[in-house]
Amino acid sequence: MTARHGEAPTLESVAARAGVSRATAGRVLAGSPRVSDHARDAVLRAAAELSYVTNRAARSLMTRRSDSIAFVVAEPEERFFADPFFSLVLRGVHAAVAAHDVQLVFAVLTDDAERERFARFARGGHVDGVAFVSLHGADPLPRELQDAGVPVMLQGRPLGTARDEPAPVGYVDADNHGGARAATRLLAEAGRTRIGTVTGPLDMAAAVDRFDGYRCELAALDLTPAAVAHADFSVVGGRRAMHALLDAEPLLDGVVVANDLMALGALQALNERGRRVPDDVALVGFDDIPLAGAAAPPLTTVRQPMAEMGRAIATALLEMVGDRSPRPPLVLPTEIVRRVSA
Amino acid sequence: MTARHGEAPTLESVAARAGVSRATAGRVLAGSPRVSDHARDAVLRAAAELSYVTNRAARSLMTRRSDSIAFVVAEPEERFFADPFFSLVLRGVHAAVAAHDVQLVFAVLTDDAERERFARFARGGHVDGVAFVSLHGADPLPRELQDAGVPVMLQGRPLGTARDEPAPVGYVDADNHGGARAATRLLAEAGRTRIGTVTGPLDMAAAVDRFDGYRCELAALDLTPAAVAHADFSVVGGRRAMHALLDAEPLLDGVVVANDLMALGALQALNERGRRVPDDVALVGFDDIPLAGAAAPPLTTVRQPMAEMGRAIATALLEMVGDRSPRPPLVLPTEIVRRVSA
DNA sequence: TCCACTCGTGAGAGCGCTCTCACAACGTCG
DNA sequence: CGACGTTGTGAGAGCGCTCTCACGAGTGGA
Repeated sequence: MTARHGEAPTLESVAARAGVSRATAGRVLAGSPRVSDHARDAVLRAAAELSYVTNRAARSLMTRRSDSIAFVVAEPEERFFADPFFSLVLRGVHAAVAAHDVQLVFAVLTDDAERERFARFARGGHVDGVAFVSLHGADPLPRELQDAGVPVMLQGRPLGTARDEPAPVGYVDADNHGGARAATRLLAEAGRTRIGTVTGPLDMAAAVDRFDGYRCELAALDLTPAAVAHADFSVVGGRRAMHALLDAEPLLDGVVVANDLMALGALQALNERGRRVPDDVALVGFDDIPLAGAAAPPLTTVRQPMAEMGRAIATALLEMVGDRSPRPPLVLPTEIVRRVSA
Repeated sequence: MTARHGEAPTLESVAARAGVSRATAGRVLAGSPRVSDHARDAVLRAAAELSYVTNRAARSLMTRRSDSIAFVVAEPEERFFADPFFSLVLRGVHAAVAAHDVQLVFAVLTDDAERERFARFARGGHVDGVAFVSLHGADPLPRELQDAGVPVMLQGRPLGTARDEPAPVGYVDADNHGGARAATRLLAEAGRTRIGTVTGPLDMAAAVDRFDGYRCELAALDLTPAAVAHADFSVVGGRRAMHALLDAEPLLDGVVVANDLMALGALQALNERGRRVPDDVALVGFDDIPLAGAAAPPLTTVRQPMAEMGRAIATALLEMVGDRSPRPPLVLPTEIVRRVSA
C-alpha cells in the first residue's frame, strides 16, 4: 500500500535510476563500505528523488526481524490507564526505541483471550522483543516467551526471585527497598515516632520491597510499625487505607505510603479526619508522578526514575535482539524529593 | 525469528501434514467457503498440531496491508504523559483494534525529526491507518498523509474547520460546545451570577469550543463573563489561572474550567486563597478523569466519553482500510457528572 | 448426449527485499 | 610473470505468503 496509485518506488527502480544493480543499491542503503563513492552518490540521489522507503515487510521476510518491540502491560484491572507511572515508563521506552528506528507495538492484556492472542503473536516472531510492565504474582508468560526464544525484559523484579538472586529473566527495577528505608528514616529524623504504612498489592515485588524497606528501617531505628494497611496502588484504596490506619492508631504522626496515587487518597482521608499535613501527620509518597507536586499540600515523595527505567529496558532489549545474551538485573537508585507533606 | 532453532512451521508444512496443497491450506486459514469440509478439518488440525502462526511479513508483502494502525500523539510538550485523557482514548483504540487482530503501533511526535521519521514510515505504507490525538493549530501532517492515500482519523476537530463545516479529514469529537454550555447553565441554575472560566490552549479546537460554549450560554442567560483566564490544560496552569481569576474578580462565585487537570490546580488555588468549594466558589471541570472523583472536594465535571471516542476512531479507521471512503465527522455527547464541587 | 455451468483443487507466479556466490579488474608479492 | 589476494559489482535464489489461472469432476438444462 505505498501511497498514491501503486506508484511504489522499489529498490529495483532506485537501482535502475542510479544505473546500478539492485544488489549495489541495497548495499548502499544498508550502509555497506564495499561500494564505490560514485555508485553510492548515484544511489542516494536516486533514492532521494523517488523518496524511496524500504518495504519493511519484504525486509522482515529475509532478515527474520520485525524491527519492532512490544510494550506490554499485563494488568488485568487496566490500572495502566489510571496511573501516570505507566505513561512515564512508556515514554522512556518510546524514546529509546525511536532513536533506533524501531517501532513500538503497544498491548494491554486484560483478559485471558488477549493474553493468548499476544502470546501467539510474540511467539510467531512478530516482534523482536517484549517489555513487560507491572507484573502480578508469578506470571509465567515472560518466561514462556523467553523459553520460546523471544528476548524479554521486565519492569520490576518478578515475584518469586529474591532481591539478591540471579533472575531467570532480565529486569530493570528501582531501588524500592532503599527508597522505602530512606522515606522511613526521613520521618524518624523529623521526630516522628508512630509511623505507619500503606502498602501496595503484595502480589507485586515493588509493594513487597517497599513494605520490607519500611520495616527494616524501623527495626534499625529501634521502632515498631505503628499501623499497617494494605491497598492496591489506587487513590480510593489509599483513602480507605488511611482511614483504617487512623482507626487503628489515632496517635499516628507519620505514614509511608507505597505510591503517590495512594498518597493522594491518604491526603484526602487525613483532610476528612481533620488532621493537618504535615503538622499532625507527615506523609511520604513514592514515585514522584507529575501530580505529586500539585497536591495540597505538595507531596514529599521517593522519586523513582520511571522514564530511565523505560529507556534501560528498551536499550537492553535492543541489544538482546543482536546477541541474544541475557542481561543481568539492573536496579536504579531512588531519591527523596522534599516538598511539604513531610 | 520464529522461536526455537528455526523450527518455524510454514503454510507449506501445514499443507503437507494435512495432505493438501498450499493453496487449499491457505484458503482454509483465510476462511474461504470454497473448501470441502474434509480438507478444512485436516488443515485446521494440522495447523493446531504445529501451532502454526501466519507470517505477517509474508502476508503483508502480498496483501500490501500491515494489519496495524498507528496511534499518534502529536504533542510537542509530551502532555501525553501527564494527562490521563490520552490514556483513556488509547484504551478505546486498543480495545477496538485488538478485537480485529490488528496491532497498535504507538508513536509520540515530540520534535521535527520524529515527525519526519513518522511521516516517512506512514507514507511508506507501514501502517494501514493513523489515528491522531491532540492536534495543535492547523497541523498539516494528517492532511498530508491522507493525500498520500493513508487512511487518517483525528481525535478532535482540526482547527480551521468550523463545527458545522464538512471536514477535509475525518474526526471524532465530543460535544465540547454543548458540554460547556451545560456546565455554565448548571452554575447559573445554582444561583451563581459571577461566573468566570479557565480556558485551555486556544490553538486547540476543544479549548475554543468549550470557551465558546461558556460565552454562548452566558449570553443566553443574560449574563456576562465575570473573568477569563487562559491556561494550558495542566495542573500548574490551572492553579495560576485560578489565582489570576480571583485577582481580576474577587467576588467570583462560579468557574467553568476547561479540563479536570486544570480544575485540580484551581481547587488548589482556591484553597490557598481560603475560598471554600462549593460554598464560596462553585467549580465545574471537564473530562471526568479517574482522579476527578478523588479530588477534595470531589469534582463536578462534564464527562466526555474518552474510551468511546477511541473506539469510534479505531473502528472508522478499520473500515476505511477496506473501502477507503472518507468518514463524516462524529460528535459524541457529553454529560454532567454531579459531585461536590458544584 | 452435449454444452454450460459451478465447485474444489493444485500449480505457479511473484510481492520487494537480503544474501550468497561468481566474476572481472586491479594490485601485490614470491 | 604467474599465483594470490582485494575490491566493486551483478546475477540469481528464495524468504512465506496470496492470488490468478487452469483443470477435472460433478450437475443440470436443452
